[in-house]
Parts: sequence; structure tokens; C-alpha cells
Amino acid sequence: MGQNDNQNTVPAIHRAIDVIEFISSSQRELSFSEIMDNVDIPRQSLIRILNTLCIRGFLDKSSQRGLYRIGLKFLYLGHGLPDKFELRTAAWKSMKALSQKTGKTIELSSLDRDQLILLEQIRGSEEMSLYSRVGSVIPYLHAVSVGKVYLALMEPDKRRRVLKKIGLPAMTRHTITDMARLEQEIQETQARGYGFEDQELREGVRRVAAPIFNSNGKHVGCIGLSAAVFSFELDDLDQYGRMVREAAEKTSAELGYVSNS
Amino acid sequence: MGQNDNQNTVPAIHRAIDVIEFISSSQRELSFSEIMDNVDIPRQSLIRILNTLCIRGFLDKSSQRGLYRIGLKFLYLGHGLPDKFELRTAAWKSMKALSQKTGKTIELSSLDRDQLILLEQIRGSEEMSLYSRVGSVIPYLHAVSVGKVYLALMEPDKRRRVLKKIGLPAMTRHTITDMARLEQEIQETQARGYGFEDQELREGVRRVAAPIFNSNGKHVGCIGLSAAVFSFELDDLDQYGRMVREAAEKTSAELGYVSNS
DNA sequence: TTTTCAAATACCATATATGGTACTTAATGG
DNA sequence: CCATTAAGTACCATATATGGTATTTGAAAA
Repeated sequence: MGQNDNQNTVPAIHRAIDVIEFISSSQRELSFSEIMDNVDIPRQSLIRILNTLCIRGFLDKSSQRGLYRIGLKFLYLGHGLPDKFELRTAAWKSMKALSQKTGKTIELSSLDRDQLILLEQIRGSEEMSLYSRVGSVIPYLHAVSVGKVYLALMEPDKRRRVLKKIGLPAMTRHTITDMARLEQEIQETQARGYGFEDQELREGVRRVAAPIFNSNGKHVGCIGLSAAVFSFELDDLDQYGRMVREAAEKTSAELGYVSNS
Repeated sequence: MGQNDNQNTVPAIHRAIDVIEFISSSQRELSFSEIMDNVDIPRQSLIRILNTLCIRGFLDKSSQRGLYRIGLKFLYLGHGLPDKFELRTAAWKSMKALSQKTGKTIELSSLDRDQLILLEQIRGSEEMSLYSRVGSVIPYLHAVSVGKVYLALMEPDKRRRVLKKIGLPAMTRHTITDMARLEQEIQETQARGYGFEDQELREGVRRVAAPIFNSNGKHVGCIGLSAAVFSFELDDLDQYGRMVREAAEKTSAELGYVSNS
């Protein structure tokens, strides 16, 4: 909190965003003093900030003298994402088809600011708690099928930069934490044309993902399929891999991509 | 734009939100001067605001000297919605079941700041263009099944206030624009226990919706079903109405509601 | 009822963010 | 190539948002 480094910014906006992000991170409603204790803003100013954000719908207050929470405006504003939306439209048909064919959870993800972000999702039959939410982000490229695809298609120096920034932290006991092992995995991903993840992010979940390219040949996203281990045997890997690759290729075609291999 | 009425607010934040909302409303990427021409903010200050918002991920810039668009952060922040999320969790199973039984589009909506907001959606087989996006808001309570349910369960004076604010504008040639007719419709809704809308918001689309109550007996949302006219005949109305009512009742039970009728 | 505490308001001198002007950079087109 | 335009930077006097202190309100407990 507090990147007041740059001169060409507005302190008041930084503070407002600090407040928003703190409330969001807490995942529940917060009292005024809880917020006060966790952001470095004087009482009077904080009151003004909270007021402003409430008036504009960026925060909600449960009652007159109540608790603060993130406003529904954020759901609403989460739309005006023009180019990512194009991707969503293009991918929709293939995702739906894949969902009907497999009954599994199908996801559309993209890379933004070196993090994976979930853009769209068609849920399978797993229980609610297993799902990520649309819009959620994951910085651990090394632990996710989608991330491996991104790593596999990245410029080597960008790959090094990204991997250096987050390292290879273990999310489960299956996470790849050895760089040589990861290099090998990346090569396999390149060879197969799809990425695979075996309980490396979450215990009990397997995932495959394949890349989508736009008309300029740029890698703009991935279509992924995920399922619990008991409904996604290792024997199914090739089959599901082929399927997500097909779905992703169809989406690429939709975007005007022509393979030049 | 520009509710600088209240004293206890931060002007800089108001401006930042003006910028965000303008960019969002345009539904595409905007150049600096396009933004300049449409918000009442001096050049220098606007630059600072855009900078700050970009640094914090609330806006994205396509390149160094590029176009501005809404940042993906909004997708991400659209989650920290604690209590609405509880509703989503509670409704999930019933919605899924309803979706499988009918193949239609199932939606979870709520009322926020006198507008209907779409919280969750399980899509049917209609084409992409027909769908609303999660988070989208509709102020026209009189033209939507969900809105009619809300009107039917509202305190009469709140109902009057809300209806007075927006009036009864016609969205299609089927929209109810006569108050007496609407009163009657509201009574029917109360009697049936579900709301119905026949192409009143969008030509060619029919919808039904039933209310969800929480443990305090408060009306907190609706489960709705929508479909194109050719797959939702008027003869099906009773059947679908019963189905959404069942789904909504199950969800209410999930939330700890006990009917005291 | 009164007490207590959190939350919000009021006031105002001062620190500070603002927004003119002028300048630099980068991309476009002739 | 130079000319033109849009985007961004630098500077600094001044208007203005800020954040102390003191006060008021409201809700819940005693």
C-alpha cells in the first residue's frame, strides 16, 4: 500500500483504491474502525473517501451507521472490457460444444499483467466450492495448465522475468518447484500443443488447456478443461488434450487466425 | 456527472469515477482527447488521473501512447461481494437443476439501489447476443418478470416512489405503460407467486421469476427462467412458473427461511 | 433513564494538490 | 525529409482539499 513514488499521480485516488482493495481483500463487511486500523489514512479523510465511494456505488453500506462492503458497481463495470469481450464471444460456441461433449468445467483464461485471469466459465457438475470465480487471478504460471501454455509460447527472456518474479512456490505437494523439471514440462507442452496440470494448483484437480491466437498470430488466451481426478484419469489425457486443442483452434479461426505451419 | 453537491466528499475521487464511468459507457477503447472532450477536467489533471488509474489496474492502456480502456481489475473486484455471494452459493444447486430439467437460461437477480442486477446466470442454448452479462443492471422494474416480483412484494409507498422515479417507459410494443394495468399485473403476480414477462423488455423473449427469502423473511432475490418465444409457449407458463417457484423455495430454505403461512 | 462507545459532522489554518503556461516527445502524413 | 498533431512532461504560484481539534449523533449496554 502507498505507491506514492510516481509524481504524476493523484494521492486521493491512490488512497481510495487502497481502501477498495483492502475491503475487497477482507472478503466480508467491515466497520469504519477496522478500515481505519488497516489503511494509513487520517480519520477525517477516510470518512470523506468512504462517503464518496458509497455515493458513487463503489462501496455499499449495510445501513446508516453500518458496515462497508464492495459495491455491486464492480460487477457492473466488469463488462466494459471491449477486447477481452471479443475473445469471449469468439470462444463461446466452442466452449459450449466442449462442455456438452464432456460435461466437464470449461474455462477461458488470459494473461494480464503477468497474471492469469479467468474470463469466462461453463461449469460442470462439481460442487460450488471447487470453482474459481470469473475475474479471479492466479500469478502462479508454473502450477497451472494455462500458465504452462503461456510460458511455452513466451519469449524466453520474458519467461525468465516472469518466473523470477514469482519463483516456483509449492501450492500442493505436486507442484513443480524445480526449474529444470519445469523447462522439461514447457518443452512437452510445446510439443503436445496443450498444457497439463496434475493437482499442482489444487489437490484433486486436473486440468488441460490449449492456446488461442488472434489474426495477428498473437497468443491471446486459452481454453481449458478441468475436472476432479476421479473423473479425469491419466488415460483420458490425450483425448481431453485433443479436445481443448480443437476448441482453441476453432476459436482462433473465429478470430481470423490462419496457421502458417 | 459532477455530483459535487455534498461537502463531505473527495473531488478527486469523483473525477476519477467520472472518468471510469465514461470510459465504461463507451464500450470501447478511447484516446486521451476523446476522454478530455467528454469529462469536465483540465488536461493536466486528467493526465494525472489516468496515470493513477492505470498504475493501479483500474484502467489499461493498449500501449505506451495508446488508448484507454477499463482494467481487468474490475472483473477481479466484482467478487468481494460477501452477502450477495451467499445468495449465489445458496441458489446454485437449484439453478443447476432447473437448467438441466428445462435447458433454458436460468438467472439469479437482485435489487440494488432500485435497479435489478444480474448476479448469476446459467446459459441455455440461445445465441450469445441474447444474453445479458452478469452484473448488468436494469432500472425498468415494470418491464421485467423479476421487477414485477419485487414490486409485488414491496411496501406500497416504496413501490410508488420507485415507479415514480423511472415512470413506465416502453421498451417494446408489449411493455406495460399504463399504471392501472400494471397494478393489476402486480396483483396477479402476488396471487400466482411468480412474475411473468411477455416480450416486454425485449422482443421475442419471455421470462418467469420467483422470489427468494432469507432467514429474516426478507425478499433478497429472484430465480428466473428466460427463453425465446418459440421455445416458451404461453401454454408452458404454468409449468415454468411452478418450476421457478420450486427452485426459489428450495433456495429460501437453504438460506434458513421458514414459511409462516 | 444514564453511560459508553463508535461513527459522523463542523470548523478552519495550513500544507498540498491543482491547472495554467510552456516545452518535449513520438507518431502521423505530405 | 520536414510539418503537423496528439500525448505526455516540467514548472510553480495559488486556490483548495486536508486533517488536526472539538462537537454531535446514534446505538447498545448498564
